[in-house]
Amino acid sequence: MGERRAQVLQAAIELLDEVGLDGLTMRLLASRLGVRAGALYRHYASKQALLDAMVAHLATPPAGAVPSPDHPWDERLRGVATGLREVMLTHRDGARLMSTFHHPGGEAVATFHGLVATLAAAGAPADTAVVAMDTVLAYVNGYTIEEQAREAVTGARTRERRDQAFADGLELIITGIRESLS
Amino acid sequence: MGERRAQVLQAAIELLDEVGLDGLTMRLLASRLGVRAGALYRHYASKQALLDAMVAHLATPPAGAVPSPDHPWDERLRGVATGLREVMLTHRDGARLMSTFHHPGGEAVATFHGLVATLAAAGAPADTAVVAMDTVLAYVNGYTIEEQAREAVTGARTRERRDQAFADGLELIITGIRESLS
DNA sequence: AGCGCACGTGAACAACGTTCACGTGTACAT
DNA sequence: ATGTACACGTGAACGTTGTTCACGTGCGCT
Repeated sequence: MGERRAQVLQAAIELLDEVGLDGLTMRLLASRLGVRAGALYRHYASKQALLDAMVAHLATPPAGAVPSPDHPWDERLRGVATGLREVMLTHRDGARLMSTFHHPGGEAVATFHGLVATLAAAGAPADTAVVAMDTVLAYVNGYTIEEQAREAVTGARTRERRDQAFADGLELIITGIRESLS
Repeated sequence: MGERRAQVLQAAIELLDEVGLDGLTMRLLASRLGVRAGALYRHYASKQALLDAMVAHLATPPAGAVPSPDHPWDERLRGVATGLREVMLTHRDGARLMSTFHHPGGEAVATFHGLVATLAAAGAPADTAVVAMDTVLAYVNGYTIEEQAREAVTGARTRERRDQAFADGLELIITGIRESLS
């Protein structure tokens, strides 16, 4: 049933990478599908709903990427953080798209709780673990949003340098967390 | 000369607090000033230019608030971080407004370099100081954007709890920085 | 009196999201 | 074969947005 629906979603994501979030208009998306704008509303009740679906689709696939099992907590934290940034960077305006909505999907909530549990097992009080996770996530979001906002204006720093700067800041936070476990 | 210009800016800021960033339309702003929409373009070349001016005006006034002189670096960092968050929170959609543009004004650059210098004086290698500042700023931006995004949907946590969570995360980062100074 | 300038009007334009009455075609049950 | 249901699409419209432009108006200066 929802086959056309999936095609619309995929076309929307491709179009996002081509024209950016501001250029993503219902009429343009429709013409890409060989269709008039009104037809899209058979599949998504509003543009907002379409964007939500895009967020959900882009945010879910980190299935096997994150080292989940018994790796040490800091390694897992690094995996989650870089993975999240990766997801945002692989699509144009990805950070803006994600941050605008953010009623977190079930998958994300699960990994969040998993991380908190791992931190607690490593000897953190429950509330410290939550603070640590929130801090890391805020850092990743803030860093990536700014990164992509600059990217649109000027291609200042190379990707390698940005990766390094991101990793350095993340390490700073991890050090702080480690110190708080004593 | 730019007297009317200043009135337009102030009216825009007031209107932002009333109707939010999405509700801030040129026609509504004009009617608030007893004028038609076209007249606004005598003072600002575009809505984008108006928004830029709002960002500049809201971001500059942290004049005497930050403890600049010879306080220890961690205290100054706390001052800058909480001050920045404060600026964003005192206006509706403040974080979204700031993060969308962010070609940093001269004032902000100055305090940034001042902080980096203080960190360096406290025994940090130059690049470590820059990383520390970037990390803190990314954290503040990320935290506040998410905070205000949630606020629009549901008034979950009280202001006190959010202040506490923000301070806890900040302290985590400061601990990490302190540890890197050895 | 006359020039200039700051300011505002009003009507229009293109583009946007969205709606709605109306057509298709295909598939399935009778 | 006929009829009915449904998924899908049309085309025209509506209201709202940012923006432009030819044209007024009034105040201050010389």
